[in-house]
Amino acid sequence: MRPDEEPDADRLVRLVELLFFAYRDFTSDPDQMLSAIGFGRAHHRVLHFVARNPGLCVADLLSILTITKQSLARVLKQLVDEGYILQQRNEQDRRERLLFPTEKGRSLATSLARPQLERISRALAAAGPGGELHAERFLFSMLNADEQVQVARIVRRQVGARQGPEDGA
Amino acid sequence: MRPDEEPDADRLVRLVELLFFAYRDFTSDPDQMLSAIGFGRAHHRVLHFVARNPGLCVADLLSILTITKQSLARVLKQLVDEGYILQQRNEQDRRERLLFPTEKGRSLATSLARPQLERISRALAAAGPGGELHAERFLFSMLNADEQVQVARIVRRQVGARQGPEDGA
DNA sequence: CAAATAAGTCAACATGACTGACATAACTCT
DNA sequence: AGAGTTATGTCAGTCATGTTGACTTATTTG
Repeated sequence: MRPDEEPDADRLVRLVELLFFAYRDFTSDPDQMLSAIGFGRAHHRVLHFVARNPGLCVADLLSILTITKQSLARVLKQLVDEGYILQQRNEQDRRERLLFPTEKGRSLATSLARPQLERISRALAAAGPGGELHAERFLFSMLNADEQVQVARIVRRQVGARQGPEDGA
Repeated sequence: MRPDEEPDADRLVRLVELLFFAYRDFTSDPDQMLSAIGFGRAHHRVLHFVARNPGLCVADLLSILTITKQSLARVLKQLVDEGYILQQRNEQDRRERLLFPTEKGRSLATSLARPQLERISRALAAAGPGGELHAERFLFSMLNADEQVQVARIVRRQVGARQGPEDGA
């Protein structure tokens, strides 16, 4: 009975530590690729969410990342200047600048994602059958309760994705 | 058959994003407490591993955290100066300085850990029966293969814990 | 037209990582 | 005993990424 069931204190501490080490390794591959092109982890985050949600506006991005306008501006400007992201006025509300990945941006986003997806795929396989659901529910339930609804929206059907230029449009 | 079994691309991307949001929230409670006393996340890490492994030496700590001596020195000095950590020469090898948490240090470590342990405990409960093992294996398998052995050692029976002063000793 | 909103900008600052060089003490080996 | 290695600490400088608060401009909305 109950071979390893109840989450004792030891297990919880172990999970705290594993989460630290796991997250560190999880970010290590893209970090290396990024530094080779003079970017950092912040660029990755911005590019990822723009690639996942083509046509979101700056305010949406700020609310996803929960960083300040200034922090975003620094990296966003570089991504735009170097041709990874395209800004386009929203004609319905010309105050908004909608963000789209260029082909170059999509390609970088894909490259950065690959090792992370592979790592997670490996980890799920190692977790064993049924691990996918447990891992997903575990991570989701780690969120602050008052953020779960918003994150659920972001994570499944991506935020207010509008129509936009298919690059050269 | 196979209701949600195979890790499709969507699920993997979802897990990438969940890991980002989960880790951010996971660190948010201690971060807040720390900033109230003028410390940062780096202090937390050092204090945590010292409290978990009383009597480890600086080199051990560096290899656990994989940061540079300089980065460690900065926060370690503060933790020592403010009475959270005690340094004690190893009499078997007087080059080494063994690190011990003081009562004050243990107390802070406990306070910082509480919200994280609670969060993980909640998340395990939400993951459902059997989730503990899956979560643990999932996180462990996220590690770089060549680090798994070392981390396993760190996470279960804590590194070379030597005998040491029980505070005022 | 006034007020609110979206975005961008400036200046200044804090944290925590990095590098490379160097000093000191203590241990180890021949 | 002396040479080389190891453990620690320190100096000086850099970088990435976060913060604050104030302000401008363009645009939409009431």
